[in-house]
Amino acid sequence: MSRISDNFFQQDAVSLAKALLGKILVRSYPDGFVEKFIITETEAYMGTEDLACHASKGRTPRTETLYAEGGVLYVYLIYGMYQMLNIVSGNINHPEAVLIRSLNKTKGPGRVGKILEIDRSFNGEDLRQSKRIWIEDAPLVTNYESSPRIGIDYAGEYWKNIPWRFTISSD
DNA sequence: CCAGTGATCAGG
DNA sequence: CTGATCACTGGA
Repeated sequence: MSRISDNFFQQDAVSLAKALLGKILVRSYPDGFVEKFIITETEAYMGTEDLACHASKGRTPRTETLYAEGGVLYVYLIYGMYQMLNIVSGNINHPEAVLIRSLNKTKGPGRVGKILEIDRSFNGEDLRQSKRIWIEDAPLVTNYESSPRIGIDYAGEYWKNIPWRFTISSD
């Protein structure tokens, strides 16, 4: 399978969050070591109206990358320890992204950032060009489950309950 | 259950 | 400058 470098990432965050399930996340290191993972859990964060999306609190230096064209990474530190790995989706000036919550070898967004050795320098990294991280194609996964997103109690009942978390079904 | 740990942002 | 907040995790 080969790197995805077309307009795959320009679809909206909810569609992309589903489409990324089962895709291969590749991490390549300077010493030549290459490791591949299967994306197993994602969440969509969709624009300024979505009270769970960082862009709902305004366009700031931190959220600037959310406004980029789909295909670049949005990386930020949370709770002083964990690097969250997101893939920006949609068109330019439309702030939306997909959070990578779990891989086949690791579960939880904080651990994903750790196992991939993600740091702030990955913010804005282009998955279609990068030599250190990219996505490879794989067959579309159709057996997935939807559920509410995690850790967003502040977002209000509507946005808290909307089922924008997607996980590959175990069967 | 809850502490850890530090960037970020609004407010003074 | 200060203080609150936070898309989490690991260990009682």
